[in-house]
Amino acid sequence: MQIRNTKSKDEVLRILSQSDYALSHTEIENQCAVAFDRVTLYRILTGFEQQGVVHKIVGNDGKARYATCKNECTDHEHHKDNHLHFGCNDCGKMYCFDNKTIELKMPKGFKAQQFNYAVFGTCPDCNQ
Amino acid sequence: MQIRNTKSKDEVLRILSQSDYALSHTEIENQCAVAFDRVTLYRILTGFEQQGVVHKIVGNDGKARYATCKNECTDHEHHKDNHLHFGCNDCGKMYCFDNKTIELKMPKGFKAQQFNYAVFGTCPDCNQ
DNA sequence: TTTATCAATGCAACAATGTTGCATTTAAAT
DNA sequence: ATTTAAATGCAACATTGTTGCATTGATAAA
Repeated sequence: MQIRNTKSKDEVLRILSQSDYALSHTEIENQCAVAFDRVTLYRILTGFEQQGVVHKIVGNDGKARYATCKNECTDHEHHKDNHLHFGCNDCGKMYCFDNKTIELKMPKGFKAQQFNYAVFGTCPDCNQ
Repeated sequence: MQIRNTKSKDEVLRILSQSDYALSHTEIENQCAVAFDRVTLYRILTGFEQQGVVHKIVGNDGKARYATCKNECTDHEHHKDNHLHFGCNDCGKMYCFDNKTIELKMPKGFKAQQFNYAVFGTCPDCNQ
């Protein structure tokens, strides 16, 4: 399967790479200069995730958020996004702590493929 | 607000405490001997979570799962469920690794309240 | 035991999130 | 310019979770 460049994808990537925190579908839609279908965004993000361009983090609210991968992926090891995230219960922002990686040995027989490390609470902006 | 004992709650607690992994709403409903409304289950689980009886863990699929709290909560510190979870991408089971707790200092200004630590991959049963 | 209180439940209606199928458009190779 | 199939738009749907309100029922008090 080949990959083609489109305006939609460029726009989504621009928004994600310019953001300093992970964005939900809705947040991305609201920032889009170009208009395109909701389903398209789902497919673009799923594609980016599989290519290792972005990583997904799911919050306590069950909603997915996406951020560009700072730790670049190799061809053999994709989506290894094992750093900590922080979701603010007040403003809803999801922060990436790229330098706080979590390395854990899985118990015998468990093979790790994706990581979803998140802590929730209040962020500095919302602590008064 | 006082808390009353009901058949529904007894049943949910029985199912959760007899399970060796975290259960989704649907999984709980399917195991229920007593029938009750879907909304009631949501309210029961939310209540249990606030009381520190169960903890919630959200997977990559955005769906909530619940398990009884092994590490008992104090009156002052509830819901401190900072252990690792493992979700199997094949069978969908969400395991609690109660002994694998993750202790991390939050960056200055961030106040942690809830934890959602999960790794996804394949479990021993599904590795052939 | 009877009565009063309000937590718990049932039901209807709704919102948000995410998915699938299929026809059409369009990027990019030939 | 032509061809191919990736990407998109649209409709329809499934699932998950929430809210309001009337009713039921657990528990304390009379």
